[in-house]
Amino acid sequence: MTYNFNTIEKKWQDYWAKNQTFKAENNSDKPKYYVLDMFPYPSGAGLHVGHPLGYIATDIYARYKRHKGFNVLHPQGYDSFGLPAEQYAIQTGQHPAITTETNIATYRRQLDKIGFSFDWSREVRTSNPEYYKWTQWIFIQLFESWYNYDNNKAEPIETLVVKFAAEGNANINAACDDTIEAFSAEEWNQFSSEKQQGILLQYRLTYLAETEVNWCPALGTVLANDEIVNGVSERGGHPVVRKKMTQWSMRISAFAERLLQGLETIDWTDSLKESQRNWIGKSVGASVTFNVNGHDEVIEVFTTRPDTIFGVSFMTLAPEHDLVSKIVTDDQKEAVNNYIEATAKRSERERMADVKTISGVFTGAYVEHPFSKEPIPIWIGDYVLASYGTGAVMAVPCGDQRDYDFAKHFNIEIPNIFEGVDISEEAFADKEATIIANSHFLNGLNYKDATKKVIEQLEALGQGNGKTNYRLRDAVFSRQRYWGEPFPVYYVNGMPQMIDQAHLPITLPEVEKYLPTETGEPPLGRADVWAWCTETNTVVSNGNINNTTVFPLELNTMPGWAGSSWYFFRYMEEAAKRGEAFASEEALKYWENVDLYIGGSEHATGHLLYARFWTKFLKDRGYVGVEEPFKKLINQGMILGTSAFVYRVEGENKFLSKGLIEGQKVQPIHSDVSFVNASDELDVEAFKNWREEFKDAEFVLEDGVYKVGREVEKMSKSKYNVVNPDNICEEYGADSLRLYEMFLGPLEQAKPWNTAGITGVHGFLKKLWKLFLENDALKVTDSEATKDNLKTLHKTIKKVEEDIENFSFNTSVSTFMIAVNELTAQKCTSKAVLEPLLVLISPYAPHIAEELWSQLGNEGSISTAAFPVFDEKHLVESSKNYPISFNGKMRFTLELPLDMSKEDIEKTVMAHEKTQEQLQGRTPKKVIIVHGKIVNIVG
RNA sequence: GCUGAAGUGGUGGAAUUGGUAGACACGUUGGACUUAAAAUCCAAUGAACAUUAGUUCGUGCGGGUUCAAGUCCCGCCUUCAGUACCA
Repeated sequence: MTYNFNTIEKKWQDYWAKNQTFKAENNSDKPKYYVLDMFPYPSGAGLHVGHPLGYIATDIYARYKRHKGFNVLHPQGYDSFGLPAEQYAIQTGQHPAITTETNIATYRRQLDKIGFSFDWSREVRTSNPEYYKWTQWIFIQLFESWYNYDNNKAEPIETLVVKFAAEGNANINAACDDTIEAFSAEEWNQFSSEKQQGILLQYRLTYLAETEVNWCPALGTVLANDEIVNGVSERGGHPVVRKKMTQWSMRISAFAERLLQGLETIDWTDSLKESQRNWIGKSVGASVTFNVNGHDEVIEVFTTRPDTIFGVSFMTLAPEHDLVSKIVTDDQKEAVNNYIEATAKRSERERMADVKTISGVFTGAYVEHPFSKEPIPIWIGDYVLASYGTGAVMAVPCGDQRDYDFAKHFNIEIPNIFEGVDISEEAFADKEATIIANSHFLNGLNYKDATKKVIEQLEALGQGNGKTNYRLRDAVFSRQRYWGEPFPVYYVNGMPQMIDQAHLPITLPEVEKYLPTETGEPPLGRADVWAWCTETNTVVSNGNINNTTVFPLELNTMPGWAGSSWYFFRYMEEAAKRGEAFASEEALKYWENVDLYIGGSEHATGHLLYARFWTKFLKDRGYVGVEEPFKKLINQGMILGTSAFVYRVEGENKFLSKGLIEGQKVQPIHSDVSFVNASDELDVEAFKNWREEFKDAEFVLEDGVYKVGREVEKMSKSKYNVVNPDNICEEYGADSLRLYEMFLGPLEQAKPWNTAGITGVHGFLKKLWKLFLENDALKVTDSEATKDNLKTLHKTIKKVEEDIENFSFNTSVSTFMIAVNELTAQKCTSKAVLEPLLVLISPYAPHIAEELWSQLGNEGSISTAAFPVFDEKHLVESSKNYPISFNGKMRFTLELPLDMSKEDIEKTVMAHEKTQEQLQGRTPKKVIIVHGKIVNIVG
């Protein structure tokens, strides 16, 4: 029997499925290990060879951990709500649930072919009502919570109500909206229930707020910042405008400091932690209020340099700032309005693109400097962003380059408050080298002391205090879409009410069309049965709405990140026990969190931040036991496509082979990569038959063949460089695919796919097979292993184990090749060597390993066989082939015993004829001998 | 601009603590087997020079440290990814 991979792979995939080989146990004496892939969205296009890269890596690790005696949880499921299925529904009218089902079936079929050791019994789908019941449940918990900064914890809203009733809100240290009115306990107790609810909504961890959002008219939806690329929607490329809307928001900003600090405790790459740090954007400084002259208004600013307060020579407000219209003088009104109008017209993109153009207008109004009491002019300028800080800046041109440029441009005074610094050319922003001057009580102080002192003085005046600001904004949680989780919310007099958790899930209603309504309401506005009856606690027809017992339901749905922010906890529970809770306490306690998480870096500031946020929240409320969801995280690099090009002579239907194009006017055209062989030769007939326009084309060959050009690009349909894993499995087998994906290069690095190279790993598997079987006969015997056999085996064990622990899977594939090459050369037939070798290989190439394992007479699966133990004694050498270098250049090698002393090595080397030949009579200045490593002769 | 990652043969890449640069593969060339092809096996393969022995150069560029640098230090260049006027 030859290596018939198709038969073998099918056989073992069926065996694993039938025997539930990879089912994880929730009760086990073994230590637990939880390996997770980032949640896939089942797209209609199916998998290409880039997708399984991370899955293969986690699968190898999961299988390795099983060999090492761990109880491994390695689940898979689908993030199955999402826009593509909805877009397809809009176009075709097909219900997104059906599209999703079909796509999942395709995904599953493709995944199964690759031989993953997933525990499919724990599969989850975010669009399944049994799953989103608990997404809705978590939403309710967020609504019923507030964030207490005194103990840095999310607490039940009842504890806040108790505080309000007892002491009002003056001393409450909570995460809340900026526009909170102060009230006493007496006032609170006299407020109407509606007013109380309105106030509480300003404190809840999920709340309704009027927010300026990115509205996409074409999609009829709001997009998050990370869903917009270059000012247009990421999916579809439609234009996006700013608009105010009432939206559900998540108070993630309350957790900013913990999200930042938590990074210190987890094993993620520095680049990933850095991007989360930047995203959170902590800056420490002070809040300062300036009184507006002749008005009862104040301008609050945030500054990281309160020490430079005497350098303020103007204020800048964002054009959108609320105060602008109130304070502008009659003289300046026209200019200001014109400017505001002009900036509003410019898209965000334009504003971003031209950073260099300085623009702004004087409002005519002044503030009073808190210390000098001098008047300071108030300007507006679009370099100040309404969405950061307070939307206002105290401009210190001598210490900030943007303020400096603005001042220069408008001829505003630039007072110098730094000792011994020249600011005639540019601003001076170096905190460390700062000594303050011309600043009254701050003179002579450094940055640190001046900052401390000025904050004291500001506090004494009641015009400021030390403050920490975060860039992290609260996250908008409403989507104007159909294919997402419905909110468990109905409205009484415009106030949102939670549906009791006993009545969950609230399932998606049917609609006849998946578009927004004609009046601009979300698609759920088209549902006829979408009202909540508080008597029967059911969803009823809209006709019954009377606003006394039957109320309208929320029309928005939740965003994609809702379901993916907690799915890793759902996998911990066995499918049969998922009815009672999102996961049982025992299951959560046993599995704790994800030990290894692998996925793409595109989730750095979206999913990975939200999932950490929800985990912290659930921990505070006592629902889970861990502060962080993912202990170790690795980003896999993208697999790129190797596109093929043919060259058409301009204006003719004639194609020149790659070597003939120099000096010719040719147009490169993508050819489908399947028409090209490993030697870059085009199958001209296949290409001609590809499209009508090429049918009669003329091909100019070189050396009898047509050579294509190659270029590395992103793998995509439009570039005709997509390679489908199904075809690879057909032709070479899943084991070859798995090995080759790993062999391509380091996991975290981007690398091009080139199918031609797969013959290398495929040939390796054939050689491995031949080591065990020849002409159907088992070659393996009980013969004693030779010293060389054992040496090969043990150096392989050592290297492979180190490689897996370091996620260096590419180098272990080479190690296997070397081992098999050596054992073949040694004509090894010893079971004592070949059987452990199979266990080493089985995480990488599980099908062939299972087959040979059973051919050796073993019962059951190889997957839980113990990992071979490395024994140093087989690698002990008695001699070393020393490289002998002269002035650092290796000239020859010399085999010497390892126990030879340095003196004897020197003597032997010096006496050697080749040494004398190299020295040509010179006497070396120095001879360096590093024992067991190298000899270097200097001179 | 900032942050992060990376630059090594024709190609993917290896070199784990500074110690024989190019492991392992692909491709290419030559050979064996075959009517032929495929498959398989053997040999060569960084560049230049040299009949051979061998010599010189060589890890993006320029310096430096060291007996010894792909690896460490300083200064640049290029590519990729993320982010974007953050006060």
